[in-house]
Amino acid sequence: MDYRSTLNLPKTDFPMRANLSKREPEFLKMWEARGIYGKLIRQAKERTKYILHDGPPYANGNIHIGTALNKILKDIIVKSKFMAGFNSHYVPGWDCHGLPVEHEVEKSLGKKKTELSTVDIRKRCRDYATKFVNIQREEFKRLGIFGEWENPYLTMNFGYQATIVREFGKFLLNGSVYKGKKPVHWCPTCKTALAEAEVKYEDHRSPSIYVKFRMISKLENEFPALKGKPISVIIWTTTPWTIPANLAIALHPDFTYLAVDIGKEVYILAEGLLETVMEKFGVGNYKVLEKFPGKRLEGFKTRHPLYERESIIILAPYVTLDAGTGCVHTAPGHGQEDYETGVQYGLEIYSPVDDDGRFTKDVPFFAGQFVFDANSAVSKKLAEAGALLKEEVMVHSYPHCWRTNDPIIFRATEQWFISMEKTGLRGNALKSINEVTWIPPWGRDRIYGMIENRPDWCVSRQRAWGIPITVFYCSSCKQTLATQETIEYVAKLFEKRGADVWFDEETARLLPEGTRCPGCGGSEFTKETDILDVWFDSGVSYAAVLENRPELQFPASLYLEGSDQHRGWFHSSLLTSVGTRGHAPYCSVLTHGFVVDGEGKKMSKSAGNVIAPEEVINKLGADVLRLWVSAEDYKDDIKISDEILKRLADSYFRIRNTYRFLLGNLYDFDPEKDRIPYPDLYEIDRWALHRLQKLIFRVREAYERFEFHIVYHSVQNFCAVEMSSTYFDILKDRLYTFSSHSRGRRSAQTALYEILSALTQLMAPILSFTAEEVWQHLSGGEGKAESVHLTVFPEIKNEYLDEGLNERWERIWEIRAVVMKALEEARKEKKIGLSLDAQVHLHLPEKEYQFLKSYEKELKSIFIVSSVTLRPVESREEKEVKAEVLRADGEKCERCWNYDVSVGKDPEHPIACGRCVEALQG
RNA sequence: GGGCCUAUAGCUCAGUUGGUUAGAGCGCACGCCUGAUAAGCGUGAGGUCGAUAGUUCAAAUCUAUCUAGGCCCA
Repeated sequence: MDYRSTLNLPKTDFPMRANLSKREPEFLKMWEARGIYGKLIRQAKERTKYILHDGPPYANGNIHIGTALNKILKDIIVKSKFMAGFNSHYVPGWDCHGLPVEHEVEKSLGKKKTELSTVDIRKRCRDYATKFVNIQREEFKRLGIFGEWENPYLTMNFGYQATIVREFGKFLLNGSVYKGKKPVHWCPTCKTALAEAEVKYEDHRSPSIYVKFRMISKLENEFPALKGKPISVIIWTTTPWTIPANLAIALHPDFTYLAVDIGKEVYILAEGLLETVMEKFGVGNYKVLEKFPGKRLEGFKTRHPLYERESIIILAPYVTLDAGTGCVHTAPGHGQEDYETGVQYGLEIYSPVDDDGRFTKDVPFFAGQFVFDANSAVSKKLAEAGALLKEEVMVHSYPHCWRTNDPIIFRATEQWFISMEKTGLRGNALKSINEVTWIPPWGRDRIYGMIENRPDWCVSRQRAWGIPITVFYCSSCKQTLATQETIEYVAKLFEKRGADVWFDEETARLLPEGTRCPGCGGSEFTKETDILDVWFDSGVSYAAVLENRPELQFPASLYLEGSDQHRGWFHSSLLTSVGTRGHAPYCSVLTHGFVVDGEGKKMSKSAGNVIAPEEVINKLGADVLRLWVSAEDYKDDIKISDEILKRLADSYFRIRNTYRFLLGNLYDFDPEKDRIPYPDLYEIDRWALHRLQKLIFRVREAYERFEFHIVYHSVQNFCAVEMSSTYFDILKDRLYTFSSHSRGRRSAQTALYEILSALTQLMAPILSFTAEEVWQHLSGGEGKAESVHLTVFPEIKNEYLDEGLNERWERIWEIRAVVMKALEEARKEKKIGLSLDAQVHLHLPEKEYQFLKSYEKELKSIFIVSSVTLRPVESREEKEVKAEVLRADGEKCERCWNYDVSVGKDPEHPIACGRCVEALQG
């Protein structure tokens, strides 16, 4: 007789091979067709809200692995919060304005650009951004991300644009916005400001000059040794044309400076550069008169070498000893660092250069000259004044215009700023930082330090693709006009027609009729053409999205982005929210690290170590990518490599096979009819349920703490150790050989059903596709949810917890390990192959003997051998459990493969054991 | 150059307030099974805890320096 067919072997059409790249899109279609996300939010409508507010990715290019990581992390949180019983409605967004899009559009236009109006360019920018929003949306959906994809937020939506105007309006009205000067990269050929991204660095020949600034302040009181001779501070620069704008000389506070007597006069310079400089000057005979740290000279005054003006000595930390003299020529209108120290010391941001790069007419000697041509004139004039000590030529890296390739200059221009101090923004922001939960905790220190030290926020840009700074200027008295009425009028216009109207319409039509200048009563106005920094756009997303959509909530429960956003979105959102609402827009901020390669190095095209999400999805599936996200501790940098992905794929298959085994053994189990009440379950099944409760506890807690790698490791361990190699292995005999409806089999199935449904739900936020696939295969009555994502996590059932039982089984597992070792020995000696070939004699100390006695009947199934006999050890000295392995007695039952003396007793089934005969009849 | 952060087996992670021989899973090696079968089971080998110096009776854990790497500034 073919006994195989009389067994209850696993049966399922849940495939072993996942073929995720093909199967996942089918689930996406299913979710979409059945409107699963819509059902989810409807179902959760009345629940407590947990709102993760999406930081908008930039609408340019395809998503990369870092974007995928970020969105998957968000999705795991959103799904796990829904399953934990919250309403976690997720509205994704995109950042659409800004230079990168404008760049791409300009590139594609080429020379045609100059023929187009601002509005035309903006229209093309909008089309370009729309295209990439659509591309990225599909890419995100393919990852299995749930959210309101049909109605995301875009910073270029008319409503959003109006919000930007209103929010910036609040700053305009509260007195924190001012206009000031700031140096920007400026291309004299294009007559335009350039952003950092529009600048390329190339080698350039520049003059290199050493200039002396005669000391005016008397040094004798401080340094008696310096009495008598004229003293000069020596500076070095490669941009002689900025000498006319010199207002200060910067020294490092802690470097040692020297006063050096070279004969008729005394030079001041840094100790570390003395020899180099003296050699350059050809001075062989010199004497150091004084030594002092830079900070002792702070506030001393020198005379400008060309003009009747002072140049003050200031301190700056960026002074280096790499080149020059350690005394840095400072022109606050012509350099970034110069500007910052200039602001700090209250110096004028002096920049007497016009749009064409020519000196303005108030500059003696050089008025009207192009700055680069003026280099030699300046040197000549310095030489005439006796201030030029040395002139050379040097080749160095210098900024050039990306378009014309011409060298560019730093030039101070009028810009708009939000003050950090005028309304106490800095102090309030610092206070608000302490009210937020930062995960990990050092995020707080990081943003705190930045807010503490940052300069005022320069919010203006001289570009086309963005939101205009909606202020007006009175044509007659030049006064700035921005009132509640004008701001709201413009906001309403934007709401209806978009921000393009600002560039499309005449100024008069952007103002309420009859608007008068409050200063002079004038009725003619011009409009500002600068646009806002895009960080302001995304920085008010809470206002445009959270406050505008009633299904959401302000402040957000959570912001979640890469750690670079401490300077980016977390930062700008904090400032706008604190400035207008007095507190942070988020309760918690979670940051993740950056994706790096297997060696921990950053990914770059040039290094050739880039892994694209698309590749992973096509090769292994989105679920493997999601599993990767969950497995790594994202607080640190996150590694990815082919090996890591291979390991993850292996790990995925182990989990998948666990699901498959469970499904295969539940094909004939109807939980509503066949479930065995808990007290009647076999003890080992109750052990399994106890372990399951522990897993549920650990996993739910890990989700709550956003520690997804704990989820991954816990589930992985549970599947591999507690289930597959222990519980399932033991269960097979009962599941396969007992009659299908027997109490023993139903008891096992009762536990397996609980395990399967819990395991499916616990992994659903991570393995969103696979969990759904399992769920669709799971039997269940009317009450079964349409999708696993519509369910909530299993609760811990206290009645399933039994610590005493667990402890007993821990002892059994220890003894089982001893038996396994003995079996392995016997296997090596070729005594047995299958463990069922063996019988085991256990030699036990008294305590163990008494304990195992009560499990005597079950032990053979627990050890998966044909029989177990228990023997107390003879000597009391013996404390160890010993297992002796012998060939099993009796014949092998062809049905259950156990050896038993009953085989052959039944004439109808001469090669089956008594237990199997019963099962066959039963 | 500055701020913040990271470094534990081939891979991913644990490692409480410093306290025996540093753990887990995967992978690997060897073996078993062929009734989860492109599966399953068993046994085993892998680590100077990035390096150095210190504090201590005792350091993966505390301190300093260095090295490698990441993010943000300059």
